[in-house]
Amino acid sequence: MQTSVEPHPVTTISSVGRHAGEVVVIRGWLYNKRESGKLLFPIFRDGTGLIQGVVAKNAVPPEVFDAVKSLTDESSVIVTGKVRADERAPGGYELDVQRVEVVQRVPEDDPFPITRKEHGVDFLMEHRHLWVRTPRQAAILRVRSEIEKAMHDFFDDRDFTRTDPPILTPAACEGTSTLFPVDYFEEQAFLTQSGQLYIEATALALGKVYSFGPTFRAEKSKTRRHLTEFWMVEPEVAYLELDGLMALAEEFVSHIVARVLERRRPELQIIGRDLSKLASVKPPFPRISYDDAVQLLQEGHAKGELEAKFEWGGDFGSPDETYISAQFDRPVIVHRYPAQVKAFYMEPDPKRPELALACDVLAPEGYGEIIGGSQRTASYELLVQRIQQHNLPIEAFRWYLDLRKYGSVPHSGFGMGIERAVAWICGLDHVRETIPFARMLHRLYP
RNA sequence: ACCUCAGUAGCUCAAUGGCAGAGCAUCCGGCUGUUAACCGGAGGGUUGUAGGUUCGAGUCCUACCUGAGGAGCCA
Repeated sequence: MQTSVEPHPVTTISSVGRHAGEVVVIRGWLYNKRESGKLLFPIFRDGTGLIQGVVAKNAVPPEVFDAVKSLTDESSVIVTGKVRADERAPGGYELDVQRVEVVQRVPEDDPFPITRKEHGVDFLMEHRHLWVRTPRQAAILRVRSEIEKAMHDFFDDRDFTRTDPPILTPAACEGTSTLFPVDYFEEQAFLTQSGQLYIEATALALGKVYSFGPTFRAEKSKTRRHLTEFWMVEPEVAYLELDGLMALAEEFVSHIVARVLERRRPELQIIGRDLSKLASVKPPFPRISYDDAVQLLQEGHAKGELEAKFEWGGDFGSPDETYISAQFDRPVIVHRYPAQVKAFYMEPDPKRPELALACDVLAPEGYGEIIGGSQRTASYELLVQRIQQHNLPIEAFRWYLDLRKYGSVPHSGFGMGIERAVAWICGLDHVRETIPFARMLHRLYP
């Protein structure tokens, strides 16, 4: 918004340190206020941080004192004041307020609903559009943004091309998850649950590609790890085999964690993250086969640390993943799963055809699977056979089969749900705080 | 669909089957260094809904509604 010409420089709270001793203008909101007789302590926020203002009754005109005294929380204000270094201030600086222009005043009979006291989850989610203004939520969203930037830089530095797959799709990609149906000009369409099949096509065109976009799962999951709409980053690389894929995943995760530690330490501190847990996230990650993992789980059961006895052949449940990851101080890669529990497009292990060349990355501290990937079936005949075994409509996969007919090569890729990565890196107990507006089984508003 | 838990003031919660309460928030008053400030006062209630038991139900019983956590599925 363009306002009247200001005689003093407009700055942000995060950079007031460069203006110590100067009079500056800050455009923001009243975060909170304390008062002690003829002294007022308004705390302002502007999206970059918080700063406490000081207003002494005998130091300013009465209308300025009265304006601040009657200011309501979250009213928008343009504040003019002198920056003063002060050891008592959490940020190191205070603002001696000289002038306040109220842009919009929050009515006192309908105050800002979110206070500095505790609130319940449902209330906060119902007011998510206002909750994002609080320091902790803002810090989480900055970490998310940094993670997204780090991941784009990672792929860009390695000559990947970002190719965006469609969100509206004609049929199930894997035929397992429940999809959201959409009416597409009187034809049945679905919201994508993965861009993988499409980026296999662009990988065979461009060599190294990745996609980043929203994906949708209509499963009625009710856990701290699930959203119905979430964002997934998926690399796909021609001529890459399983070992190379695991190395890529390990470098990728390490790069992201290192970047957040390098650039978003203040945010992690606001969130209260234990940084020592992130410092150990460096290559190499332990790699264990599915067989080894099963043995670990059976030992865990024998020691009484796991309730159910795990039998070879099944997929890991949530308690199993937690137990496996708890054995290590960094993410662990589990590879070569039984083909029967994995998707139809995964390449069989040539040494043991009952296994799929798949790998999952399990995050530490019980955050579970953050990455799932595999080498893809390169053979036309085998892929046809697998599609039939899974009772999928072969006609819908005609274009996908073409990729095996015209210059098929070994290729691999993985997908990482970024909300789970953000939850892990920030140490949150639920993915709903990692995205501005979470979509869940019982949450479509706001 | 399954298991567990919850629903009382704007918010967070208390109340042995016997007068509906506190803290915070809001408003009024006090305090010249407050850090989720403090002190005094005021307003604020269809106890999720519908039945039932009882002299009497926020409390006990039944059904339903809404939400949370888990399991399953997955990223």
